[in-house]
Amino acid sequence: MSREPSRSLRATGRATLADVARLAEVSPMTASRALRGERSVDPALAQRVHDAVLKLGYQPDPAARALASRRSSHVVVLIPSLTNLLFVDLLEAAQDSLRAAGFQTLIGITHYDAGEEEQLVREHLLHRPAGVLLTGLEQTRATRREIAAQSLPCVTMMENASAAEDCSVGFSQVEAAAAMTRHLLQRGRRRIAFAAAQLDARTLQRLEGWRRAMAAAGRHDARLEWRDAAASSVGLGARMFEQILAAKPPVDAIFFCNDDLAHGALLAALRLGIEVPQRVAVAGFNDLPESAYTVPTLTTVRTPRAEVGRRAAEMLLARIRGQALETPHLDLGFELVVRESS
Amino acid sequence: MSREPSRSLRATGRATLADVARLAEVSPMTASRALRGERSVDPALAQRVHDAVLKLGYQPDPAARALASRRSSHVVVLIPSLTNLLFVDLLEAAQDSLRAAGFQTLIGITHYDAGEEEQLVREHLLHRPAGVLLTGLEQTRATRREIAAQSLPCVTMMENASAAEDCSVGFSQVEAAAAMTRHLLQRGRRRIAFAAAQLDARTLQRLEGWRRAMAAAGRHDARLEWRDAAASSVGLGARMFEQILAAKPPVDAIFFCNDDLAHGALLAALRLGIEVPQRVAVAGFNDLPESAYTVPTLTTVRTPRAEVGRRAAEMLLARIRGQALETPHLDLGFELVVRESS
DNA sequence: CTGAAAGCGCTTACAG
DNA sequence: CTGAAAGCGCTTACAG
Repeated sequence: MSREPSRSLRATGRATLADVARLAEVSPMTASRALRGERSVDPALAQRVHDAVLKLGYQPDPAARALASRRSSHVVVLIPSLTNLLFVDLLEAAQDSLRAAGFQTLIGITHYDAGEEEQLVREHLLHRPAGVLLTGLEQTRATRREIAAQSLPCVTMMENASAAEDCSVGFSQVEAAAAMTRHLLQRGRRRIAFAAAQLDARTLQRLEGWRRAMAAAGRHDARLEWRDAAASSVGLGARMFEQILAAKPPVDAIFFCNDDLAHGALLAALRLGIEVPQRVAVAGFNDLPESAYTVPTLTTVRTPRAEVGRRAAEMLLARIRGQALETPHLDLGFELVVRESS
Repeated sequence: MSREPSRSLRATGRATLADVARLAEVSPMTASRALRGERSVDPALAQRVHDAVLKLGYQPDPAARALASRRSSHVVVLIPSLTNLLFVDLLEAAQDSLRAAGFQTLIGITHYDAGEEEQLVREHLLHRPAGVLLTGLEQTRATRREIAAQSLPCVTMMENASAAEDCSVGFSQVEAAAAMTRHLLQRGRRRIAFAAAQLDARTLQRLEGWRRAMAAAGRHDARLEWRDAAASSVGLGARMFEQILAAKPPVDAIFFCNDDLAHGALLAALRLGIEVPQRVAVAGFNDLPESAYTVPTLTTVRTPRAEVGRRAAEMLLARIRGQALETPHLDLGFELVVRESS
């Protein structure tokens, strides 16, 4: 005398597509089509399906969908680190857009390592994601091959890819660094050091931008290049500042490859009693919130990372839906933020 | 003349359990059991299955598994924010442990809002996760009900739950704040303000710890309590510092509910020319990396957030495997870090 | 300890 | 525009 004799013993208690179809008096296939918004469904039937969905509180089962269609509702997002606020902003913006479109984000941290990135892609592709968002353009060939083998939509973030590449949203790291260097030159600085840590691709592009601007002004000197492969941190910035100021040809400005290092430098300057910007100007990159409050406040480059995340997600969603992209490579620009330190 | 006539047209090219079973000359069921390490399989057969797995490079399909077993290999991890490094450390440690055990993390940001948390739980439970990791103990009744309805293993992080609760890994926020307050009292400070932002549950527990220690010393004064519901930031810390120093009964110490606020306070002190700790001591909470480099370096409480994330993940994994927990409530303690600012 | 049968809840691929 | 059939790749629930 059960009310639903057709339910199996393993039933989960949730309404299924079959329940919806029964209530709407259509076949499961028509219900399935109406649900996914396929155009080829009679409006009257589609309405009955939607009424039934509401009445039953029906929610499609993602696992069943994934198994039948061989595509899950996941999107893989790979970033180098969560310790750098830059990537947190990027990730949150991307995830917000993806979530609003009904996709779940599978987040992976690569630790700036193309090998780890490859491993993460391999692991995550087992879940047959609908798309992939990657940071930068330094993927291994195996990474690209695996993504291509599944014909997976993929968008890269943070850099401007050449037209040959797939899709990208970013800005010119080279140009941004060159612009900051020109600003320092215009302020009368002549011996401008460039201090780089981590030495990932984007950092090296900033180094290149500094080089070009210095060379164009006839001021390039290899002794002004400071590189440290260690991860960026306030502590490292402090150490690099001391090191650079203690070194031979004196500098009148230091352009750090990111704000974290610059914060450490400003703190070291305070401890050492070295006046910024009088004796040495300091500049950073990214414009973290704290940079408006340091002593002195920090001159830096404002990068559109949240916008990059949002636009990259939107571009990926368009590609997942099979829409044509009018602009597969988006340059979102940057902005110089001149404050007290320069 | 196809080499694999049994393959359907929709085949994905990946080896399936059926392929493994065929090669190992066992039934798919035995292959399935061997794969999951069930004990009830003849060792010789299990060996043949594992050989076949290696030979075919077989990887189980997570969607098929989830559909058949009604449990996915996802674990939901909900944290209030990624902007606070505290939660980044927590998340990364948890995710590392979960990933090593073969689980994928589904991350949700609650923005310190129990309603958003409820919505995230609801969304994520559609994926039938294997377990849930939550921050704090302030879940709505609906959140708890939904988790209980699926009999989902769940571990809460960062606070010590009462024995009545499910499972928890954390430390006493009250005791940690009281310990810091006692330290300041021992250093001879008498009018110790407490400055709180965000006003989430853990912040209020720290406020309570400060209250108890002040009351125990006969020094409690409600005018020393400063609360601002805005999100913590360096800028807010700077503003609160100025506000507190400009207010009526002068203070000789300020205990900020976290390091971010304290960093802002130290920067404001530098700008205003107020000597720390001579005129006013400053303390924070969490011990962010930067706190060892501020001017002056910051006295703070070191919290074991990475350890909390790791142990919470391990506890959850044990519960997912149905193992009994010897200690369902883990207190990981804290550590006072006394530096120049106090 | 092992396996044949049935089913998880959808969508693909056809046919009409 | 609609639907019956088959199947996605596993595991549950039985039976032996």
